[in-house]
Amino acid sequence: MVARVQPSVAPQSRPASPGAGKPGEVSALDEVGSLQHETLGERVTGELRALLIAGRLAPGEKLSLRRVAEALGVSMMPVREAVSRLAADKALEVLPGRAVRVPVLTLAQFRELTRIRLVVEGFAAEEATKVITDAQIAVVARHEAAFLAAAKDPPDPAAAVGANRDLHFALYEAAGMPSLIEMISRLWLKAGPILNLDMRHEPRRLDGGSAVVAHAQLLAALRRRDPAAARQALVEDISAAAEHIERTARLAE
Amino acid sequence: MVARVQPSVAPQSRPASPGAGKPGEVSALDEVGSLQHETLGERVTGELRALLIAGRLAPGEKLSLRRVAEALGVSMMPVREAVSRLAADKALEVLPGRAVRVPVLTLAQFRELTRIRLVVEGFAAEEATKVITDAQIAVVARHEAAFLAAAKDPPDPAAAVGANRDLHFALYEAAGMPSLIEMISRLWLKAGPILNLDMRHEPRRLDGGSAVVAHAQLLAALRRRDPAAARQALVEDISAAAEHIERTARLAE
DNA sequence: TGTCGTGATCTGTGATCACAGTTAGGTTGG
DNA sequence: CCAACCTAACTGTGATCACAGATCACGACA
Repeated sequence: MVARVQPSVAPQSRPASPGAGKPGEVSALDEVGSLQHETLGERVTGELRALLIAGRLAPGEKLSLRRVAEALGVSMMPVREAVSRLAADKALEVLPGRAVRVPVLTLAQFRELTRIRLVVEGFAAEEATKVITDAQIAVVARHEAAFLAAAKDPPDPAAAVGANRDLHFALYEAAGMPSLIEMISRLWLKAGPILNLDMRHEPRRLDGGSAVVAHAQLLAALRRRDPAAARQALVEDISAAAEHIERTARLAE
Repeated sequence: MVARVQPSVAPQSRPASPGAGKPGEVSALDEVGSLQHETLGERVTGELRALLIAGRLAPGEKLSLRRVAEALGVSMMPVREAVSRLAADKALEVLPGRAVRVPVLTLAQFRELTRIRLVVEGFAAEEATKVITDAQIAVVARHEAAFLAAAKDPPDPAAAVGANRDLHFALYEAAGMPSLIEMISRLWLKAGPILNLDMRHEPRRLDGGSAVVAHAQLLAALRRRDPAAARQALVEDISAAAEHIERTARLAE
């Protein structure tokens, strides 16, 4: 079903009290970023988040706390916490007396989500372009190359989905606004299942599609340090993908 | 400490199936809109959310699961779920081995939050102005009147905070975008403790302050159906409040 | 053959217990 | 009188048990 919970990569080292070394001296203890307390529940949350964004959990798919717990090799408790968090973000929903499942978006909900993404991610792209460094542009370019490679014959949907995500977030992170990243992550969490499930099922869209063009325009705008153009490229990327979804994907109601 | 969890609005037990009506007839059962399952954890979440937005929990204040549970008259379990959700939204934070507390924003974090609010709430105001009805404008006006009344001598900080919140959300809800409301709520959840704790401590800011002017301009723009002006009025409202906070409130680092 | 009732099974929710880690307070030793 | 230690209380986390409600499949009745 799902991958077993791994030790995972350290998401963030706790600043923590640097072991009281003698004043003035730089102890080696200050270097070790005091092992983070990453709780089990957080790890499960991260696991489920990744699966949702990658579109590996289809809309409407039902989850069982006990099944997930067993699949991940943990007790039911951490899974409850993870599902509780994701349900608060409406990335999952718990039916009254039934089970917990991946939400099925209505057309109206999907359109609203897209409009919000245009505003928020457009803003992020604009701000990022103002302050992005050459090194960061290189990272974005690297992800674009990976995306292109994954889109060619033979197409590798999973890799393309990952590269696309990395490309976008590499750009957004350049803006240096953590809360904004967090907000965009939530949007992707909600849109991920449809967007990427589709991309997974129709890898053909990748090659020669609008995404490739939009990404190229985005990179060009970045290199010119043209915020408005970067925003425009991103808007086209999101819009084109959304239009395709509206035509092909099955949306509720 | 906090208000006890009340039975809330009657979750109303099913009105005892009034004998299945004959087929073909429109049964009274079709009328009852399947009663919501409001769980205990959700109620606690709502309680804490209200406390946070109202600024009744100060930044840095520590909470104890057991204490909150006892104060609300429930077991520790629902509180864990509520804290877990709010922590996922970063409306609360759990220190590694210590306790859970209301986050203390740094100046940089507060500024980022404000910038995001300008974008998101500005967008909401603009969209709302395009589709708002006269009745909805009247509701906004009513909340503005309540705000004015609460700001006058003698000032009633708690009422003013509530009226200000109701005014803003009445506007945003007119946009008819549920996910956007949810997003703005999260922003208020994070900014609420500083914003409203301040307003509570300095009620003088209310009277003759910039908020009154901004609200008047907002209402005028709504009546003219002028989206750009509405956005501008809101931007000034948020900016003025933020500037005041930056000058007076104690922010970390 | 179609429909309703019924029991087994599985669901999420809540409570209780156990535990490692930290904090705070009081006491002891200098 | 001050600092360091040490113990007792409290913290969140995780596991396990109990329970009401819903689903589903099978069987009885019309």
